Amino acid sequence: MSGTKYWLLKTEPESFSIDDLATCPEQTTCWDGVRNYQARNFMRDEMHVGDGVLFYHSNANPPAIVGTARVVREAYPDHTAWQRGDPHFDAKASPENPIWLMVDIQLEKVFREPIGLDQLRTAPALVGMELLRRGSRLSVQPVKKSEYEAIIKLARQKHR
DNA sequence: GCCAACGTTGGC
DNA sequence: GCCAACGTTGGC
Repeated sequence: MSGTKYWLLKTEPESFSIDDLATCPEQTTCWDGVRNYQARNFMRDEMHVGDGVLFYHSNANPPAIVGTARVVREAYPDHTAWQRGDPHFDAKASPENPIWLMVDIQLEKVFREPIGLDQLRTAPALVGMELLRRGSRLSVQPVKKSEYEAIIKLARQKHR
């Protein structure tokens, strides 16, 4: 599909891993808890059903891309923002003024072997990738089609 | 646990 | 609107 965009979503596997996603009903989950405006705006303005998602484990050993998913629902209010006691509670958010949004994603593929950060750094096709930029912290970041395809290719090679 | 990089907050 | 202080992220 032309117009398909590609994204990388970060998660700490201790809080939500790709294996957790695999056990969700329909292998689908809402991507709640994003509390960064730039990340939110990507979801709100540019993410569409069918977009490709690289699933990244941060604060992991090793940090790695561990699989792929698809966007199956476009941005809608993140209700956890006004749930008192939720780790991502935001007193300024409410059903009338949600502030924060989320999308739904569905698992596509769990890589048999994760592609670690160090391997990503050595791939010529990935030079300049946002994830590899020093100090990159965005939890929702755009990925070039060429980068996405290069990573799929790396995952396939690992299988041989 | 350290710390660099980055975002947010709030005084002025 | 500046910017210092503070909190968070995330690799190591």
